[in-house]
Amino acid sequence: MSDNPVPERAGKAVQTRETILEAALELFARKGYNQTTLRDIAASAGCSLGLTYRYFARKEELILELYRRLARELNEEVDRLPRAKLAARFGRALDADLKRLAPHRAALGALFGAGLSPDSEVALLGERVDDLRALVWSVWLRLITGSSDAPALPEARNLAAIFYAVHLSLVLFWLQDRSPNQKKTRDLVAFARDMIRLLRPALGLPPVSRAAARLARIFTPMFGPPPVEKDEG
Amino acid sequence: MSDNPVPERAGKAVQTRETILEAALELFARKGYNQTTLRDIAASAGCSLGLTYRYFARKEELILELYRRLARELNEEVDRLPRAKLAARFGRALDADLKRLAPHRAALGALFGAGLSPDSEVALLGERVDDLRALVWSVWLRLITGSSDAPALPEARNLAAIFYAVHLSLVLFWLQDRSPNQKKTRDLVAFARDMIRLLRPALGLPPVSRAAARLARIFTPMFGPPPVEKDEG
DNA sequence: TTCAATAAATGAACATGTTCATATTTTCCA
DNA sequence: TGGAAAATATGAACATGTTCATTTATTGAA
Repeated sequence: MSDNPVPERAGKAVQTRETILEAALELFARKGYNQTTLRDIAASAGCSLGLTYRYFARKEELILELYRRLARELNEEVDRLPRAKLAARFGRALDADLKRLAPHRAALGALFGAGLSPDSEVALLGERVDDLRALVWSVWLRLITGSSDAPALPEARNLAAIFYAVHLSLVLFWLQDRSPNQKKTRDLVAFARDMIRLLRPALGLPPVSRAAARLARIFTPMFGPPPVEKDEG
Repeated sequence: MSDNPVPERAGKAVQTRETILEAALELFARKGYNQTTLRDIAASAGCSLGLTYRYFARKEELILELYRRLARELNEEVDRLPRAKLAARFGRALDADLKRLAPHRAALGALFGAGLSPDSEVALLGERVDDLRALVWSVWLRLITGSSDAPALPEARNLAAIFYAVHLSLVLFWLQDRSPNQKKTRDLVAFARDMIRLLRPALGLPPVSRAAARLARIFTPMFGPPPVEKDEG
């Protein structure tokens, strides 16, 4: 997904890259994102300043990698979620996700911030991160289809796009939430969970289902499914 | 709202400040935010680099001022909105707002980006901009109360906080929207408008009204009404 | 083994946001 | 009017993200 040299099998490069990334993420967590300079990172990784740019075209790419990891963790966690009602699974997934995100608030703020500009190279919804978007979408789809009251697949796919958007909104809210212990965000998650519980039966009604489809169509491909493969390789 | 010297009545300072701001906004609009350096601004304003920092503590404060202006324009526009159904007024206001924002996408992206970090000095939802938040909230309140099918005041106040959040969400979506002519965003506005139309009657039902109140409580003070005055000065 | 091509790594130089010590101008009181 | 205090203004210096010409290490073929 990047034009940086991420060689398939070379040993040296991939290891250096890893070293730099580890150093960066450790420093971000310990000193904060803005307080960590690239010179710090290079020093901590035991390499030169210039080398970091061989592997990460910009500072934000380092947090993009953090986001990748967090997304993968969410992915695994959703798979571990017990079979239960949709609303319960949603609430559980989000509570756990926010807990995991907590130490990285500043870093994620920087990432989301950088990604907000439409032309950003690290836009979380841009083409650059197609793979990531596909992963996250599939997470929400599995959260839905794995629930005991899962709707039929077409509706589930629509819901997945909507959940994706809701999740992102909640994270944005969380980033701004200055209430003690981020209680507001937890309240908001509970609210969303309760709304899902309340509205789940209504998904059977054509008007509701149609509204969901309309919304999902708007959200695609932004929060949509992975693009269809052109070739089978 | 700022500790910058913005003297009440001095002539020189306020005029210099204005000159710098005008130069900056003109350059932002013409060359883009990131392409405009503070040295450009100083040169265009005919002053020294250092002086810009006397009036604007950081580059983002210049766009914060742009945001202020846009908010005031939205404010005036809502007052000009013909009396009509709530949903129609909402759709009109947002269409117009997005049209006005269009030339400033990059600048607003930078502002929202910078404002995303929880500890940012220009957080759009932070204490720094209490006045602005109060203004925006009152805009949505008046949009609601001025409609031909306005709900009662308590419900209207709750709705105002929700509209505030919806508006911000739409702007964030718009910032990311890469569809031609930002059609997706316009579709989303239409969707929101239709949902308001559909749900307006349901606001009378206690469960719906209660859900709105619960949501508004979570959103306050983030998207809430102006803080109550302690003293009458 | 040798050597040329490629990969990996370096650090100086640069661009730009930001700070700061200093200078200039204005104000206003004795 | 003189002059000190405050307001306004300056530009050099700094911090840090980023680029780039150059150097060093590795690889692979002759």
